[in-house]
Amino acid sequence: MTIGEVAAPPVDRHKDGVHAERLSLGVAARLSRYLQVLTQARKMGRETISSQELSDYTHVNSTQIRRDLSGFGKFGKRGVGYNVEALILQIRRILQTGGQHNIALFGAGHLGKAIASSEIFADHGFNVVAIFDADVRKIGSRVGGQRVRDIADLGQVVGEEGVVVGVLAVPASAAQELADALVAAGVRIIFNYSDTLLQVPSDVTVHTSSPAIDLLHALYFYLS
Amino acid sequence: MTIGEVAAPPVDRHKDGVHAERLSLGVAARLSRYLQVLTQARKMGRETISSQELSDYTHVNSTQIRRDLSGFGKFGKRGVGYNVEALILQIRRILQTGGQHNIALFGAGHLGKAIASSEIFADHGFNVVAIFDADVRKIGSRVGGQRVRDIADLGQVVGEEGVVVGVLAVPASAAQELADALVAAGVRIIFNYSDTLLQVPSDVTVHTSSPAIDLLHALYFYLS
DNA sequence: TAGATTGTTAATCGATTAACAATC
DNA sequence: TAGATTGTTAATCGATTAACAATC
Repeated sequence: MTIGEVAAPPVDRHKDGVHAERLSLGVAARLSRYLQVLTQARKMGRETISSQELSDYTHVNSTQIRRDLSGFGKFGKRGVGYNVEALILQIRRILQTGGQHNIALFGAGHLGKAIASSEIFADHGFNVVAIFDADVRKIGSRVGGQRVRDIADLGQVVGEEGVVVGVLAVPASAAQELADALVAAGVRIIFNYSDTLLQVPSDVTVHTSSPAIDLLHALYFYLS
Repeated sequence: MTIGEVAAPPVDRHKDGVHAERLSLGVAARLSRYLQVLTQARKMGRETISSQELSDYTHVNSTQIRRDLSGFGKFGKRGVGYNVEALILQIRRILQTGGQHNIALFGAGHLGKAIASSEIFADHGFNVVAIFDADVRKIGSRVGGQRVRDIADLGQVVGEEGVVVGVLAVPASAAQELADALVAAGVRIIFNYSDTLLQVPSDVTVHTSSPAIDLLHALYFYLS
């Protein structure tokens, strides 16, 4: 879905590495989507991929894909397609998210353990550098290579580790309090797995995960 | 992100309950999004909500929200806002997803347990009616009120329980095989938590969850 | 009444798409 | 060469938004 925002004027392609214009929300969302498929394709050993194949997996029109990419350079080879590895690097460069980013995880329950032990974040340059839990019995135990810490250490950890994202895998009742603590510690991106409406200042981005809503959406198109 | 599709012609508002036209992808996605916030607001005891508040939480322009809703009826009250409970029912009616839907869960690991024991699906009318795992040691154990079953029973369970959605919370190596089995059993919607590109017939919808990609997207707007 | 918020219009802007020349 | 696929144009269509009368 496009959520109304600033347009993307023609990008100056030869501005010695300086990012000239902010991408529109739509373009950034689609590029992220291509990145998802490309990362999976690379894992499966694919070397090239065509705009049509990307279209099959993302449901974005293939012309739109070629258009999005050609705005930043000529990355493809006619008759062949796009080099998977090279395109991943290009999109990461365009999104300026090529580096490593540190995240703090809250909640060492089933979901927290699932996140800590999976590669879903690591594959995209996100490192879980700290895991917190409110349950004193869990503090000190190990989850996915990390020692579970006391939430009282939050401010210190955020500063020392350079945490830019907080992931909330906690019950709804604990989410707002943690969000407040994260904001106070200077974190500006919160990924919320709990079923709560979080109140945060306007310069903080909250992304609330809603698999059930995604499912409802898919179901609508199935039923009609 | 809008992913190119059929448009939504003007809706005939007074066609005795019969759904006249299919919604556009954009409208359906936004309505699902409103539903997410409304469901959370209801949990928090809210009785009414304004289009501006919905806008704050969804980042959809408030005029767009009023426009989306007014296409189906006059649900709001000027000077007051929308009744939360009533609007949930209306959107569910519009999306034709007001009933209960049965889903089968694959994988009784951390993620599977997290899903089975949470209310994220139940809150939106999705019931986990079966949990499967390939590990024979887990079969027969109880997870979230369900007995873990053998994957060999898949076909039978889908038929008997009327499963319409399969949720894959399994390692990437097992995902494609299970997707094939689900398709063979007649399931047409697959929710994929694994990091795999699933090959399915064109009439099957696959939704692949990618929190890391969502995070990259959020990060882009934070960094620029 | 006064303030707030909806429902709706009209104008603009971006997304989408078909089509095709270029070229690998 | 023949087939495939990119890069790009031009036209259309839908999404977005400001503005404001209606009305609770």
